[in-house]
Amino acid sequence: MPTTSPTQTNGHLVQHAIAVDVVLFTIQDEILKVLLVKRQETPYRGSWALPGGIVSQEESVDAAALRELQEETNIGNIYLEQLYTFGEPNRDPRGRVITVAYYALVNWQQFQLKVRQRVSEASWFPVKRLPPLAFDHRRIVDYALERLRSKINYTTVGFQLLPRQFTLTELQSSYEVILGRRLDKRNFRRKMLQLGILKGTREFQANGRQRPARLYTFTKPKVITLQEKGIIVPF
Amino acid sequence: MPTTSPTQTNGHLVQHAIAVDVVLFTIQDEILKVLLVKRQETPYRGSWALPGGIVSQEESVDAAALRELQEETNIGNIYLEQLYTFGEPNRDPRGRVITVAYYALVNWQQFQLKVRQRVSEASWFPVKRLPPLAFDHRRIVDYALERLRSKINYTTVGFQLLPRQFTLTELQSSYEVILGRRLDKRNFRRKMLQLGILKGTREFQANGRQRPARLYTFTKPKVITLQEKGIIVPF
DNA sequence: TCAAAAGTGTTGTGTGTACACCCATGT
DNA sequence: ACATGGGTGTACACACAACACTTTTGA
Repeated sequence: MPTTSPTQTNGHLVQHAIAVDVVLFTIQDEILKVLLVKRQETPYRGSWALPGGIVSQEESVDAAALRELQEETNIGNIYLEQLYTFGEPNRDPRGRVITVAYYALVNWQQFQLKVRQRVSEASWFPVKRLPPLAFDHRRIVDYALERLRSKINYTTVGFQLLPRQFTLTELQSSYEVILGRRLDKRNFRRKMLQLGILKGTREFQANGRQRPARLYTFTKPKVITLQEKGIIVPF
Repeated sequence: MPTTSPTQTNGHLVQHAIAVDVVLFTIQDEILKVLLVKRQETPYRGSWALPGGIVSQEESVDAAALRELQEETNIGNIYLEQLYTFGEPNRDPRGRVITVAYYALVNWQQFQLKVRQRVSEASWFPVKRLPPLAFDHRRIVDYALERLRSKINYTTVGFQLLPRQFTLTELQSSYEVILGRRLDKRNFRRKMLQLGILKGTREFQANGRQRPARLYTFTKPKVITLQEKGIIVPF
């Protein structure tokens, strides 16, 4: 910390606690779920809350979010995007805490839950059936879901919820689960394939006693924004 | 301030200075401009910077942005939207300052510049010809412009740059200035009128020696998001 | 042979886009 | 009368949306 106070207003040093909170989404059994942790400390002791914590002195806010996320999961390289900053003075009964909210997407298969020592419990909840949440976390989840639903229409964030190889049916299912409505199979497939971002492999997935489905991979290294005629799901 | 420290990590109280910075846009003479102030204090003394300041103890972050904005202008009720939070540890050479950036839109006609005492100078600059800016403010302006260009496509934010009554040519011009490209007059007018958010008045604006243009008003009380087929300017 | 999901085309409708001329006014 | 910007309609291409049947496999 610098010896001279970095910022002043009316001669008073004004500083705030900054937190990050992460809305981590996954899809399990065709249900969109959010990771919550049970609080061990007051306030809201025993309530479910978003994983998160305080931004330390030397790290960037993004780095803090990434650190919190990796303390809850074992996976590196998770898609993480800043959502909004909530700065109402009374959102935390302990005093002023400004929180920078993020959302993140992880695919269930590669996810490994790592129980943290300072967190008694962590568990996935369907977004449609959340328990009462601490602070204003319910509002943050709602906002994250709105953002996710919006961005799935014109970017490839949705692919973050799938494993490296996936069938078109799985892909469509992930879109349906996020958007909360059914999509037409033929239209969806045609649109996806003509975007030129999928590559069909020579492998198939045998799911039971029906015809095996071709596996595809995503050809782009990361999440991209689709321009011009590249909107995935029309409004 | 509570007597117990609101937040702790590893036993250390961790607090940060929080600033707000506002990218205030207007359109003057068919040029998109941004309000900048000349810094009176170190660091970057004498450089141009975004209007902004420190969030005080009791106000919300949004309220701080609104306050800064109203210190620079005389207008209440300005459209203001949170943009992004920049939290790199070294973005301010004085020490750690996290900034929550906003953008705002004001129409030039009703704007009155109020010279602040603590700011020596404030001036409008075309976004295409900005001077060197303090801190990472150039990046913030770029981000704000990107957001504005994006949101003009599916919301009615663009109307905030116009007076209460305006001609369709003025409306089209504001879109062209923001998007940086010409639009087809007939297509633009048809699309705007069929959205059902404009009401033609019986007044006309005589602009010189040509046919007077009909004045329109915006029928919605505030900025709205257009859904379904309501995209203003197609991608 | 049956059940279950994979996979595949066509058609109608609506929207985006390109494009050129007359109108109303002031000088 | 002329210069200036205001105001209007049509035709084509393409994307979206709706819709049903055949294929492949395991049981």
